[in-house]
Amino acid sequence: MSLSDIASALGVSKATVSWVLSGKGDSRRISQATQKRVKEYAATHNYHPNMLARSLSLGRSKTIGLLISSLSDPFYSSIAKAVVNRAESVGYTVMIATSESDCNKEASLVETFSHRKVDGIITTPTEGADWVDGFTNAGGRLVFADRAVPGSDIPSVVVDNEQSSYRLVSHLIEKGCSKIAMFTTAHNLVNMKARQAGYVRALEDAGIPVDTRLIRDVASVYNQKMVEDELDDLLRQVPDLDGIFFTTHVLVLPTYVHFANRGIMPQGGAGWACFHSLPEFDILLPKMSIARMSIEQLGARAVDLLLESIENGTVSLGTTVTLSCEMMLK
Amino acid sequence: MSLSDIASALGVSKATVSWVLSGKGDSRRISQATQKRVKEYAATHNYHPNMLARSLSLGRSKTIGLLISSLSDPFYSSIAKAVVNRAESVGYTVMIATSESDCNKEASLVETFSHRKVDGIITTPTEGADWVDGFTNAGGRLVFADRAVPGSDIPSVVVDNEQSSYRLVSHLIEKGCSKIAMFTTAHNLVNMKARQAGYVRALEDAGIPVDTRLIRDVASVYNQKMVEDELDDLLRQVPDLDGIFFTTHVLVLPTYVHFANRGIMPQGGAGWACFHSLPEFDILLPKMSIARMSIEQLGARAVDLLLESIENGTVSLGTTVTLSCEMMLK
DNA sequence: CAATATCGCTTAACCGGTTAAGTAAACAAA
DNA sequence: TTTGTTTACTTAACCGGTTAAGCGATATTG
Repeated sequence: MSLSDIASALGVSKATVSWVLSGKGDSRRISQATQKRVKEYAATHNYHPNMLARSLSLGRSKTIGLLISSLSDPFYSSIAKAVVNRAESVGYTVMIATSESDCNKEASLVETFSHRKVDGIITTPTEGADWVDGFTNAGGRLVFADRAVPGSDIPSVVVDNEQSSYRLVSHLIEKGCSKIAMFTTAHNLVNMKARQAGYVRALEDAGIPVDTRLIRDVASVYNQKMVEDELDDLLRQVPDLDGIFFTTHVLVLPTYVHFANRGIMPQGGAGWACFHSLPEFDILLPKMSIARMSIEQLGARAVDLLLESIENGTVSLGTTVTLSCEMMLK
Repeated sequence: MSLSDIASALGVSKATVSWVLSGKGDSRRISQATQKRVKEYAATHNYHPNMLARSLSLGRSKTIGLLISSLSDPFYSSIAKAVVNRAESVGYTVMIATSESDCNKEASLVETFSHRKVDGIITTPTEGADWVDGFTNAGGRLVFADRAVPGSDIPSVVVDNEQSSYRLVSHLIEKGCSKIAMFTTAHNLVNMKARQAGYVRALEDAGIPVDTRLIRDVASVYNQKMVEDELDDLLRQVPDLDGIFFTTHVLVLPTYVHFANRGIMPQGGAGWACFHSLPEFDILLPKMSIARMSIEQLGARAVDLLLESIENGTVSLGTTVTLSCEMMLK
C-alpha cells in the first residue's frame, strides 16, 4: 500500500492523495468528493505512510537519539523511561544507544545517529566529549541531561545539586549532628563538585569547621571492598561520627551492609542524608533524608527542550533548566 | 555530502560512486584508479551514506524495534541493555518503546515500528497479544524474549523455568527443609506456572505432600501491605515454616523488610531460594540460593535469532531457545 | 580485417513520499 | 466576446541512495 497504489486505484495523481492524507486537502482545494474517496480508500485498505520515504523527503524523521552511559544502572534507565514516554506522547520515536561512559564509543554512536538522520540527540555526556562542536556545527540539535559540560553553550536540564545538598546537610545539622562525613565518588565530575560545595557551605553557615578527614572519595563504587576500607578508615579516624551525607544513592547500600555486618545498625538511616534514592530505601532506611531528583521531569524537560529547538529553533544558547529536588527531610 | 556531490565533483556518475563505496567496485569492474579517486574523495570529505535513503532503496533499514513492558524495572532494562549491546555490535540500531504491559498500547507501538520499517521486533509480549498474527502475516519478523505465547509459532528465547525451580526447591529439601512455602505473583503467567510446576515436582519427588496453604500468590508486588498481609497469614497458618521459594526476585526485598521489622532475621537468606536476582542480594542475603537468569545471553540470543530470521530466513517455525539458569546453590 | 568479447563506465528507473509549477475547464467580470 | 479568476486537479522534480540495462572504446579472436 503506497500513495501510488491509492492514486492509480482511484484514477487520481500521487500529489492529490498526498495532500489529502496529510491534511492539506482543503488548503490545496481538493474537492470534498475526492477527499472523501481518498480517505475512505486509505482507511479501508489500512494505508500508513512509509516513514522512511517521508523522512527522506521532508528532511525530518520525527526520531530522536538517546545516548546514555548505561542501561543497567537504574538511574540512567529511569532517564530512558522518561525520555521514551515523553517522546512517544508527542509522536517521536526514540533510538537508544549506550556509551558505557566511553568517550570514543559515544562519539561513534553520535555518528551513527547522524547518519540515521535523527532530528536531535539527548545525552548524559561523558567527560571531555569532544564530538559536541562538530555535531552542532553540522546543524545537529543536542540537549544534555543530568549534567552540563562546563563552558559549553548546549542547552541542558540539570538539578540544583548545590542547593539541595546544602539543605540536606543543614537539616542534619539542625537535627543535632556535628561530625558529618561526606561520602562521594568521582568527585571531579561537575555534579559531584556542586554537591560537595553545598556540603561545605552548610557546614560553614553553621559555623562548623570543615574537617577534610570526613570527606571520603571512593574510586570504584562497585568494589565492595574499596567502600568498606574507606568506611573502616573513616570510623577509625573519627569514631564519634554522627552523620553521613552521601553524594549519590549508589553508595548507600554498600555502606548499609557494611554497618549491618559490624553490628552498627543504621537505625533506619536517621543521621543519614542522600542525594537521590532507590526504591528499596523506603523500606530499608525509612528515616534517611533524601533529595529526590524527579527523573520523570528531567527526561520530559529534556525532550521538550530538544523539540523546541528542532521545531521552532527558539532555544537560546546557554539555556539551562534547573530542576529542584523534592526534599524528603526526616 | 551526497553521492551526487561526489559524482559531480569527480566527473563520474552516481552509480560508479555508489558501487565503489558499497564495496562492489571490483565486481562491477570499476578501474582501480577511479576507485581510489572516489574513496579518497569520500574519506577526505567525510562522506557517510544517508541511511534513510539507503533503507528506502534497499527495503532494509538495519534497525530493530525493542518493545518491552517497562524501563523502570531492572529486569526489563537489563534485557534492553543486552539487546542494545548485541544489536550495536552487529551494526543494527535499536528503536525502543515501552508498553507498560498494556496490550493496546503494545499493538499501537508495533504499528509505529512497522511504519518506520524496522527489520524486525523483539518483545516481551503481554498476555493475549492479538497483533501478532497480523504483524507476521504482513511479513514482519518477530522474536519473543523471556516468555513465549503458548500455542504460538513465533521464535522465542526463554529460560528453563521448571527445571531451575525444581533444582532450587530440591536443594532446599536436601539442606533439610520440609515446610517450604512458595511465594509468587501473577501465577497465571506461563513462566510462573512453570516455576510452580518445578516446585511441585521437587516436593513430590522427595515424597513431601504439597500443602496448598504454603502456596501464596500476591496480586500486587508493589503494594507492600498486600505482601505483608500474605506473609502474616502464612506465618499464622504455618508457624513452623522452614523455607521459602520465591518465584521472582521482586518479592524478596519486601519480604526481607517485613521479617526484619518483626525481628525475624532471615539469617542471610539461608532457607530461602529465589528465581533471578538483584545486585543487592549479594550483600543483603548472601546465603540465599538463586537461579540466575543470564539476561545478557537472553538478549543476545534474541537478537541473533531475529537477525537469522531477517538475513537468512532460516528460522523454523516454533523455534524455542531455552537457556539454563546459573544455579547458585548455597 | 571483420566479428566478438571485455572493460569501464553512464543512463535511467526505482524505493515512497513532498511540493512548486503548470494546466484545462468552468465561471465571472469588462 | 474577450479577458481574468477560480477550481480542481496533474506533471515533474526532488530527497539520496541502489541497480538493471545500455553503450562506446579498446582488445581478442577467427
